[in-house]
Amino acid sequence: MRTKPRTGRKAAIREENERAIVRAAEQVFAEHGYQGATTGEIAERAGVPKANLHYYFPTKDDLYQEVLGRIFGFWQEAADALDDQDHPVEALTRYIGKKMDISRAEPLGSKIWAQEIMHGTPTVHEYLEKTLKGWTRSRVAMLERWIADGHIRAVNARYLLYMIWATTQHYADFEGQISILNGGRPLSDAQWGEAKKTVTEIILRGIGAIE
Amino acid sequence: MRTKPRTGRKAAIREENERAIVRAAEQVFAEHGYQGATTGEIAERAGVPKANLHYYFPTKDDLYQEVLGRIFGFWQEAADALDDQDHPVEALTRYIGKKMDISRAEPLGSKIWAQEIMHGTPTVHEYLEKTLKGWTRSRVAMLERWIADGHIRAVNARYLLYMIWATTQHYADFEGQISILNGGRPLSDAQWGEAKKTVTEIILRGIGAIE
DNA sequence: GTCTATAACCGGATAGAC
DNA sequence: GTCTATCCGGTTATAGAC
Repeated sequence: MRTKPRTGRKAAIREENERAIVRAAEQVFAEHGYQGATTGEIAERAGVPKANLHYYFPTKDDLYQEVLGRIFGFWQEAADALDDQDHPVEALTRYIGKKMDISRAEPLGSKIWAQEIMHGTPTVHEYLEKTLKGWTRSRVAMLERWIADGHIRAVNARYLLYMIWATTQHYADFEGQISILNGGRPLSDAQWGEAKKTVTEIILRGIGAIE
Repeated sequence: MRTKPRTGRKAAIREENERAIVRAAEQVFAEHGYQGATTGEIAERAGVPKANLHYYFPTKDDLYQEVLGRIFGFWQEAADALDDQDHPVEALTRYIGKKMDISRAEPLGSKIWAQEIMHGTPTVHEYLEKTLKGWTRSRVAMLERWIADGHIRAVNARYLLYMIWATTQHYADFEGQISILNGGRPLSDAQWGEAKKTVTEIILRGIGAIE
C-alpha cells in the first residue's frame, strides 16, 4: 500500500485533512506568531486530533514551511503583473490593484510574511537572496528605462517599489487597526475601492505618470 | 525602608537595571514576538539573573506593557509634528521626516507595535479606540480643510494618512528585507536621505501640494 | 537587593492500540 | 489512517539562603 496514494478514498481524505490543517495553521500562525502558535490549537481549528496533525506534518516547522509556500505563490502572481512592457500607467495600475486584491483576499499570508521578516528571515532568507533580489533588480531597471524614456519623473525606483509594497501590504498587515479606526468594521467593498483608487492615484501622480 | 527609593545608591541600581531589562526586552520581543520571547533570554541580554528580572517586573506581561509604553511616546512625538496650522508642504514634510527618523532610530518599537496589531491588538485596543481614533479624526479634518482651501487635491484624507504610516514604518518593520536587498548592509546615511526625499516628494506631488 | 534551586505548568512529539 | 495516553524538554514564576 502506498503511503501517499494519488487517487482513491484515502487520497481524498488526505487532501481534505491537509487542506483543513494548512488553513487552520495560517490563522493561528498569523494571529499568534510562530512560537505562539500551538499545534494543539491548529489541530482543534482544523477539526482533527493533535496526533493526526503530526501524522500529516511531522513537525511544526514542516507545517510552517507549507504555509509560507502558499504565500510565495500569491506574491509571485502579483509580481507577474509588473512583468511586461506595457505603458507605466497600465502596468503600475494593474500591479497596485493586484497587490491590494491579495491584501484583501489573503491577509493571513501577508501577516505571516511580515512576521517572518521581522523575526530576521530565519526561513525565507534564501528566497529573498535568490528570487526577490533578482526580481527587484530587474523591475528597478525597467522603472529606470521608463524614466530615461520620459514616461515618469526621475524618482528613486527602488524606494518607489518599497512604497508600493508598504502601502498595499499595510491593508493586510494592519487590518486590525484599520477596522478599529473604521468604527469596528472591516472596510466595505466601496471603501476598498476608494482605498485602491487613492493609493493608485497618489503614486501615479507622485511619479508624474498622470496629470 | 522604601521599596522603590527615589534617590540614593539603591535607586540608581534599580534605575540602571530596569533600563537594561527594558532595552533587552525590546530586542527580544521584536525579534521573537511576545510568545517567542523568553524571560531567560531577556535577563541574559540585560546581564541580570532571571530571578532579578522577575523582581523588577513580576510578570512577562508587565514587562511587555512597559515596552509598549515607551513606543507610545515616540508615536505621540511624531503625531505632534502634524498638530499645527502650517502650510501643507511644511507640515507634511516635517511629519514624514519625523516618522522616517523614528523608523531609523527605534525600529524595535515599530516592530513590536506591528506585531501587536497583527496579533489582534490584545494590549493596545484601548489606546487605538481612545487616542488614535480621535487623533486620526482630527487630522483627517485638517487635511479636508486643506483640500477645501485648494492647498492640496481632493484625495481621501484617511487613506493618505494610512499611506504615510505604511510607507514610513516599512523602513523599520521590514529593515531585514531592505538590508538583504541592499546587499546585506543596512541603508547608509545617504540612502536614508534619498529614501526620505523619495517618499516625501512622491506623496507631496501625489496630492498636488508641489509642482 | 541578589541569586541558586526548584516548583508547576505547558507544548511538541510519539508509542501503540484500534 | 485514527486517536488516547504519555514522555520529555523548556518556560514562567517563586522560595529561601545570602
